[in-house]
Amino acid sequence: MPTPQNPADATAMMPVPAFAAHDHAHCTADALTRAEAVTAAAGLRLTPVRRRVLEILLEEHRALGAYDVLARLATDGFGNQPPVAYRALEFLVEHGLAHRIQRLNAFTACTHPGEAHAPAFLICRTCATVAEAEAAPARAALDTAAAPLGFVIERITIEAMGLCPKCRDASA
Amino acid sequence: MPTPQNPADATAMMPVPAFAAHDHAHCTADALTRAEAVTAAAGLRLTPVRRRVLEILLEEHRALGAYDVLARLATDGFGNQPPVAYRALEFLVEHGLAHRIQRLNAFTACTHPGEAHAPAFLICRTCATVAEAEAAPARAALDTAAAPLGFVIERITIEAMGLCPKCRDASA
DNA sequence: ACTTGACCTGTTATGATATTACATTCATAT
DNA sequence: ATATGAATGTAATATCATAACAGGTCAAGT
Repeated sequence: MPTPQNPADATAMMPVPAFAAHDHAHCTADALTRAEAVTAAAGLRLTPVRRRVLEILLEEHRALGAYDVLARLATDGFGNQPPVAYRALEFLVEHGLAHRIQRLNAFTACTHPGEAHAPAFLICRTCATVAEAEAAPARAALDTAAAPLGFVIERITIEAMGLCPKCRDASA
Repeated sequence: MPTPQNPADATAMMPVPAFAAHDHAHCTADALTRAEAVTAAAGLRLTPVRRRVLEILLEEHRALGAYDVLARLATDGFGNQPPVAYRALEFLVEHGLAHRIQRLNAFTACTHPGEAHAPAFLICRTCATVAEAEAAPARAALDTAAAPLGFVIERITIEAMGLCPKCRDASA
């Protein structure tokens, strides 16, 4: 198992902690750059709607409902019927640029697109911030539990509700 | 950590494998008996609607949507408006007699109510059967991932999509 | 027996989330 | 320039979920 030892690797491998203070403008710009790279490499089209939806999701480390996204799109002059938002979101999710949060029926931008990753989500119940954590160890534990039952796991959804450090401090 | 070594404990602790052939009538009756015990012990009322909803969920090891349950209730002479189903389902979930499957917006009967358990769900993408697996190890792995971020996990949702043994064999 | 109060059920109405189907436009390669 | 497939726009509808209120039931205390 690779354990990042130098800062550069750490930046690449760790979930950029959504809870920690960080240069969010850089965080956003970086995600967009990566998204462009990913789509270009795969011969996909990051069209204006899709790009705009990604930008909207990137504004905050929170999950937005499809209709929230749609409302934003409409004010930007894009179509304002649900499929406009759902299709763009579906595209982003399908290509690893965004994730769907099942518990919230909402979507959040991927914080490190282009890297193979099995994300688990940490959702603050107070401020609704969503962070990605590495799910591989949990996945392994699940595989161990599923194997004796003869079940073959293909995809997992792991979502944890709780308190982020900021909200925990605030409530203490 | 308790590791069941004799058959009785195994019956109590293991997820009754929903995928395996089993005496389903007994499985159902047992779950109802346990439900009665759990509610009685807590001073709760397992009313006719609630009991009937549990029976409906117990008929198969699949998840049913609230409106599916509602339709069944209506033919049994209960009210046929959504809150009737949602309230009963909420009661069952709240007291550990049923679980909500987020990915499916649906509900399934708990296969071992009354035992403290953190369930992970194994959902067959072909036959829609839902089994419970033990989530504690995965939970531990997640806690390990969340701790350095300062996030305190309160509740987790773990749902795995894949192929149950029967459907895997059928497709092979 | 009557009252009270808590809880449960039924119903109306509405809100929130998501998809189907089809028409139109756009990008691109020939 | 134009045929092609992909993407977008729009209308209509399906699906999932809750708020608000009106009665009904039941047990405890009087």
